[in-house]
Amino acid sequence: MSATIKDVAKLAGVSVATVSRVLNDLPGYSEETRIRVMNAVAELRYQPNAIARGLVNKRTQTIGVLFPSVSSAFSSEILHGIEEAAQEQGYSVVVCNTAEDGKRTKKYLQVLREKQVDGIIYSSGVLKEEYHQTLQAMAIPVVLVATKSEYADIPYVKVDDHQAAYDACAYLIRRGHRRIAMIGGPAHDVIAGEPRIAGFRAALADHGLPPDEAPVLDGRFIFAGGCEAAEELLRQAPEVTAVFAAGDEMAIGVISTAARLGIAVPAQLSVIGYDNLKLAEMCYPPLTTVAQPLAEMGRLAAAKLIARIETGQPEASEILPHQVMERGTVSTRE
Amino acid sequence: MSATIKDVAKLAGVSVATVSRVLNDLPGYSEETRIRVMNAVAELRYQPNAIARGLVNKRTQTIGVLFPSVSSAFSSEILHGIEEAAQEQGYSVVVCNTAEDGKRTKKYLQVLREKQVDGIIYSSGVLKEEYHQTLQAMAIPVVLVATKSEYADIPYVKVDDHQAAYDACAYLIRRGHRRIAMIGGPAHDVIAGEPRIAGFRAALADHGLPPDEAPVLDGRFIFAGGCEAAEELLRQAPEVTAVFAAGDEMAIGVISTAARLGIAVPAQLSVIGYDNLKLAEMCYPPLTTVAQPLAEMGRLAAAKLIARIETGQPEASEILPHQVMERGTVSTRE
DNA sequence: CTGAAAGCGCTTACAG
DNA sequence: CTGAAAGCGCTTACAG
Repeated sequence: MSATIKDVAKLAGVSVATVSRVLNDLPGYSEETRIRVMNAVAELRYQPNAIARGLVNKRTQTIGVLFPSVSSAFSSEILHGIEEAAQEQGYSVVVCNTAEDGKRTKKYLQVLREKQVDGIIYSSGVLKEEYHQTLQAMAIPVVLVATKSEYADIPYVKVDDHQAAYDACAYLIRRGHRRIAMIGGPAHDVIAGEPRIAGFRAALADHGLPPDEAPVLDGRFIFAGGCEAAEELLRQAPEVTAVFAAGDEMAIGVISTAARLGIAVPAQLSVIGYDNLKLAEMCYPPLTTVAQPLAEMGRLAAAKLIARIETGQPEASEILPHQVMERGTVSTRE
Repeated sequence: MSATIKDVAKLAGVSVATVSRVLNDLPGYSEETRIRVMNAVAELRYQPNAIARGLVNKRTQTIGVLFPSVSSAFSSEILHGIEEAAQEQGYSVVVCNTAEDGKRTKKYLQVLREKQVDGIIYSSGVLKEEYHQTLQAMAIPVVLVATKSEYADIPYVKVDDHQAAYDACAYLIRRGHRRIAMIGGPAHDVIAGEPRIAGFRAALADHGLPPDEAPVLDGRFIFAGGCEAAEELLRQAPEVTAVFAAGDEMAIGVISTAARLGIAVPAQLSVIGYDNLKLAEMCYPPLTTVAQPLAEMGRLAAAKLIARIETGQPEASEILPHQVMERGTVSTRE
């Protein structure tokens, strides 16, 4: 078995209290004892037991992160940012894939509670009232990333979806496009669906284009959905010269579909995406898209959570800047 | 504060030992007490404290996973499989991004030890002697995924890299290609570099093609590297009709570069990748590639680790089948 | 069937 | 500057 604090105390000829003090940099021992203790630690290759420590401190130095899907490029970039910030601050992160399933989510929340995590990050998706209640019962800090909620006690970090969609559409208009379509998420999705559609329409209206005539299809935020929607769009509204796809995977779907149908991008059809996944630079032509700083969002969410854990002070929500990344899929029209 | 086992014992009018028994489904109490206890549990919304339990059981029901990069598509698919299997068996997974940095890796190993994880999965990359030693000192089960090692006590689950590369090359030959190049990883990479290059050359040789004349470039397994290598290749060996890129990101780089240079894929240049990331289906034409069952590898690695943890029996290594996925980037030559 | 008690490996008043 | 002791929330022989 591994050495315990008792073993080092015995070897150093001091009490465990003293060992604990030097290990935790607390005051109260002579330089000589410090050295004796450190020698014993080294000799026994002693490593503290974080579980025992956690039991008395009521702190585990670990946070839980809930994703609707861990394998998506979107989630992995956020996770990357979270992991980075957490590790810098000495926290571990346990990943939970809810698969957008209520039962799994509840199950995970329970596990996280039993494991006494110090805080939770909830990513992309609606924080249901039900979850909020159990979170409240757990009485631990929570922060939202790439989503938001009405609950005042839960800060979020995200981009302004309405404005980002507005800017994507305005960009297309500025480049001379007039017949613009959108492929977005489900209209009833209050986080990433509705606001982007509204932003898109607002941009149209502000530029004197009839917002209700523009086709808006649902691509479910996935590649296949983008392909299907593009196919339908191209059939029903061939006059469209540009499409705003509210997710890069869908945008790539549009590009693939156009290529398959012999429609040149951007010469015949312009496409602007949303997210700026690594994917966006890997297609040809490289995808013009409105960037969300995903890793940064993850980092900031983790930083806020940890600050909340350690200071107890409430943290403010934050809207991070988005940015249209001009690449190769939008052409200029006269 | 949350209720503890003492609270429920008091409310149920029994001892904590009895509460513990019913909670853990151990024998030794009447139906009546069981009900009294369960009622108290419900009334107090009692949740056991896994940290306290872990301290006495010496089991935390959590495993650590080390990745060289958490945000890569490759790692996320493996992670997805691991998370799934782990969650089914009641284990949590903490993710560690080593960033291929020795110091971070050592740091993480130490943290995982202090947090008393029950086992560790080490993904893709060489398990250095140094790591092996600290792992040995920790005395906990380890399994390797998408990599392997010489250490008999550490099982691995991966694909046969040599054979997979061989099959990719043989596929190209079968489709009529004779002037074939490879874009692989660093030749000194014993896991994913050298074996694939050797497999590629073996296939050439077995089919009567001079293996040493075929260009083999290093694309560092990344998109940019694939682009650079493709550019150099196309300049230096324009006679090449097909390239085997030993990683999908690199393959996509080849396709992008070809498109940029006006070289038609697959009409003028055929490309076969390696991995079968989700990416592979998202480009146009969709990428022909040799598939590794990444999620399955993750699942199996987790299953082996957990079996090892729970039974104490050693687990065998496993080579999973690969498969060439015929899609749209390889043409047939006469 | 049930409970008192020891113990898991730490931290932290408290007393000196 | 230092140690004895209590306690964190559980589990598990042991005794009855």
